[in-house]
Amino acid sequence: MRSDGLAALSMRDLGARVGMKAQSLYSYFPSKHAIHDAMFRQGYEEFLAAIDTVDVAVDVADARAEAVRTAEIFFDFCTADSARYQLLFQRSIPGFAPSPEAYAVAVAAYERTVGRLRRYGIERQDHLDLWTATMTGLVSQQLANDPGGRRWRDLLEPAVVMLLDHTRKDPT
Amino acid sequence: MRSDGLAALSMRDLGARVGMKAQSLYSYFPSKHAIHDAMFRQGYEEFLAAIDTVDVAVDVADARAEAVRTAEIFFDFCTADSARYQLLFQRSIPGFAPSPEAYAVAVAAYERTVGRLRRYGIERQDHLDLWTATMTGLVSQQLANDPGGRRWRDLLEPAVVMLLDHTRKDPT
DNA sequence: GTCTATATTCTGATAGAC
DNA sequence: GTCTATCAGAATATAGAC
Repeated sequence: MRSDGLAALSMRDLGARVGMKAQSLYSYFPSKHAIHDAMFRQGYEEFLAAIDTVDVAVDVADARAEAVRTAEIFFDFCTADSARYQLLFQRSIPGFAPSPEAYAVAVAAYERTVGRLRRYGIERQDHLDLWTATMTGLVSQQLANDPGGRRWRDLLEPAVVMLLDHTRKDPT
Repeated sequence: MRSDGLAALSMRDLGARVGMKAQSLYSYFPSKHAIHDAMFRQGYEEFLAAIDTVDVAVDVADARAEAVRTAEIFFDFCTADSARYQLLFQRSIPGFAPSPEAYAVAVAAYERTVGRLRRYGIERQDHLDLWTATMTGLVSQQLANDPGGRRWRDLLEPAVVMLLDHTRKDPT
């Protein structure tokens, strides 16, 4: 999927990759949808693990540096695997809807992110929405126009500073 | 395509929509790829037309209001047709590459956009990149999480103000 | 210019032998 | 748990009648 996109992988291709016939995969998953669902869940579990690698700064004055680090973790997580990014954040498999089980992991990941942004003073819904829009925008521009490069990745720090300035300037 | 996504439309479906058998379409286009290419080109022509609906403010002091209007035009153009948005700005048809002819229209559209942003003081490449990333981020969040709604659309004005502030504060 | 008929290849999925 | 054999239907595309 990483090379050819989300929808490009057939059961036959997948079977060949893991050294099996396609039919044998049905001993592990009842349908292709179930495989997508497992990938969705696993992706969000990986996301939770990635978020937790941010060293939490004890000093509040370091909030800005920590915010940049949080943004970098998110950006690198997304650009490291564009198929995973599409699956988790762009809902781009036609007809795919995660199971309640898998969706619960996604909700947990969102709440973990919100909790982290709150530490940087980003609490209001509109500020959260502007943060996520900016971050996903940087990621998708990077993936679409400079895959493997750093053109938008280098804009992360100015973007975070800009967002924090905006949040501070625009209180409740 | 608007209802089911870019990759979902087959030649059979398309033929049925226009009251033909799929095979008859080959009298008009030599392949499905050629149809995608025509749509790509037409989409960028529509984009050029949309950009030109922005009333150009004579007074430079109105740059901010005009910038907001430019952003709104872009946002509304994208969210009005998510399939077109994917085709033009997310290159999401696997294996599709526009012909040189169609690509030239896309380049013209990009240059028109850059020319407009220059009027608002956005000239440096990094400032342009941050603008486009923020705008496409707002659009894709709107499409993915609140289709048909206004949750991210209402963030356009604060986002433009934030971007212009950042640009002014960060000169060459 | 549109049709029928068809070629070819691919898809997800099932049945049943071993 | 993996295989062969197979199904039923989808896909893009071509040939040729009218």
